Amino acid sequence: MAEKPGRPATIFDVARLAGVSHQTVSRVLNDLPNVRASTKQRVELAIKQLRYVPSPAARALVTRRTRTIGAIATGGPDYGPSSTMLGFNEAARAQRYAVSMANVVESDLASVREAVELLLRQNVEALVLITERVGVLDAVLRIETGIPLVAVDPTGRAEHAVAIDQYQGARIAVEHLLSLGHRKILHLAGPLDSVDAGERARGWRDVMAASGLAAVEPLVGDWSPDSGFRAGETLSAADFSAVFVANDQMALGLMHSLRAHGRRVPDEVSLVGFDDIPEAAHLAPPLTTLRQDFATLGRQIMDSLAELLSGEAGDERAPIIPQLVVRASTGVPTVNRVSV
Amino acid sequence: MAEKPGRPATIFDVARLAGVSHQTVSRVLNDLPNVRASTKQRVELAIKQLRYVPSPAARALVTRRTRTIGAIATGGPDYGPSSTMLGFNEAARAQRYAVSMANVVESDLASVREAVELLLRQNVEALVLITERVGVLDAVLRIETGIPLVAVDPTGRAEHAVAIDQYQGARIAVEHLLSLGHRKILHLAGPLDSVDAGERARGWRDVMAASGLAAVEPLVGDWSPDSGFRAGETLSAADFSAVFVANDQMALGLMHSLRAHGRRVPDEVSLVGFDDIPEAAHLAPPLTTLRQDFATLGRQIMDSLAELLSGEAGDERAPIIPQLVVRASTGVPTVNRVSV
DNA sequence: GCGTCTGCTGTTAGCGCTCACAGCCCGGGC
DNA sequence: GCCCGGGCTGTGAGCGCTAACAGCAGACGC
Repeated sequence: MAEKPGRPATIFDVARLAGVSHQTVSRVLNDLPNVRASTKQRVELAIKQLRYVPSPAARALVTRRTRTIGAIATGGPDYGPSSTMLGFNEAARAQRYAVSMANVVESDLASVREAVELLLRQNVEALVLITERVGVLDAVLRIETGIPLVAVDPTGRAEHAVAIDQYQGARIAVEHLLSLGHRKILHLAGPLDSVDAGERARGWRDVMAASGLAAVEPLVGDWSPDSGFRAGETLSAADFSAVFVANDQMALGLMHSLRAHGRRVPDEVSLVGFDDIPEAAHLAPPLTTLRQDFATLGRQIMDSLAELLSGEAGDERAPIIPQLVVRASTGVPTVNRVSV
Repeated sequence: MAEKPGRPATIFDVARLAGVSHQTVSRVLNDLPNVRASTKQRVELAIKQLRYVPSPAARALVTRRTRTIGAIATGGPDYGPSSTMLGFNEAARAQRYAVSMANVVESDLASVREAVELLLRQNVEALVLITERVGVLDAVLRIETGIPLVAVDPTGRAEHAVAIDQYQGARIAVEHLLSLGHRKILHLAGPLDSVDAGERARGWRDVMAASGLAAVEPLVGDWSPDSGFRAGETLSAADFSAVFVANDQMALGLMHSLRAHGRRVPDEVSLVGFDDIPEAAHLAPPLTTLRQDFATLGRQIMDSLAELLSGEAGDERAPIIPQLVVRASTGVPTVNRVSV
């Protein structure tokens, strides 16, 4: 209760109350050796009594370390990036790092650059970049920040990257369709400037080519259900038995369009999505898709960062492989069934 | 190019290069008056040449202002909270405030308290709380932080709150069903510890009571599509013609269950959701729901905070009213149609 | 006995800024 | 001539901490 109402206690106030020098208090604060147990106790008591909180500013000023990480994310509140950010944030907090967030919705390059600068002005010790946009990724990689950067990047552009193996996920999706007997497999891709979309399209193309199948130019959406619906509208009478859709939301929109045109899923058209959003299991029909472990991805970001900041070895982290979740939107193609 | 590779430039380096005192540099940095235009120019040139960035730590040490806001969010990557956080983050950045994020997934009280303390240790100037959990809200409100707190809170618990009017939204939803002729209207509520869920249930109950209709005990879910599905399974043969579902995801799960039991929407059962998630327009059938303007909510948080921090008057902010979006999941009840 | 080492504690000097205040110069009033 | 005031600039102190080093015991070896 010996509280001065004036202003927050400093290390000197604690020292006086505990009857030691401020340096001894500092030693207790930083858990340094060479402090007698009884002294330590007295100091800790004084700290509690005065409700002393060390000043991060003073500390940062002398140590030149802010223990803060700047996290940049682009785009809206989508399931994937949000989950990744959450996972990272929790991991960072567990290691007592503060996270300064800069979420750029309109991810034009100027805004992104500005966000980076704002973070640098805060003297963050490292940067995390969660974006799927090629342009943003390349732009941030080009900036000379002088601090470590870890990016979510399945393409290997970034020096320090973590990733979910989008390419492999796409292969698994298409191979699933192939194994059911599908041969005419379309692809509804994500936006052209998305690294994830690019990798998924590449996976689809490669599997098709390896199977000697023609891969017609993929349709392109923007991840939104609306764009999936619109893509479906252009498809009307096209000849295909399955579509590998680059994400669940577009698959939902496409489903909607197919339904509107009387093409039944999976009886006439099989659909595979990507992400396994919480909604996927309850669509009509429940969607076969690839689950991505975003939480682990987020944690990996922090792990990778911790290695960089401590200057440790840092073994390469293998990309996370998405997991196929088979539900009711995929089945044996009609032609096969008819030919029995 | 006159760059010392050693360590970052300080205000004294700039002063020397510009041929002025460090104080004049400080004046330029802070845009204070009484600096000759030509002097200012020289200083600015020196700043650019040395790539000088002022130290936030040194600044914070003497001004006692960190220009940082701590933002606490609880729960997973749901559409609503994520959007709100995004809106807030952009607004804060626009006012040159840094945002230190603490996202607590497992929102037990101990973790939340810990998150608050971590932020306080960073000397944030204010706190933002984005949670729907009664327990978390109450717990944080009780903590003596000594700094302003703005919470998302439609119940009026928090002294400084912004909100979407959940109660009013629920009334609009139920009134929509009433106007179509429904009388037996169930409610599938969100979790019991959710302020939003409570307000929505209250709105439903009040409208039912005002219309002299019996409001049977609502079903309770946890916002997830899965819980909506499970709720549907318990409903099998119950007597009702419409359900007001407390969010879109549960509505989706419920839809799934109804479909599985051959009860058609909207022919036999009308459904109204809440949120207007991007998926809502493409469900089978497209979902009637209430749209919430989360982006504006996020901006309001920052506006409210700015007032508090500047000590301005700060007029009360009226809660945002959700907007009814009528789609195909609601229609005239069967009995009425049959009775023609 | 002395020197030395080890465990603990204190003293001093900054870290890079802003604040308060002390100048300086020049124009204008008397 | 003088003084006064306002625009501009510089000087010194200090924010609250850590790093480096200095000191001061007591234990121990010889």
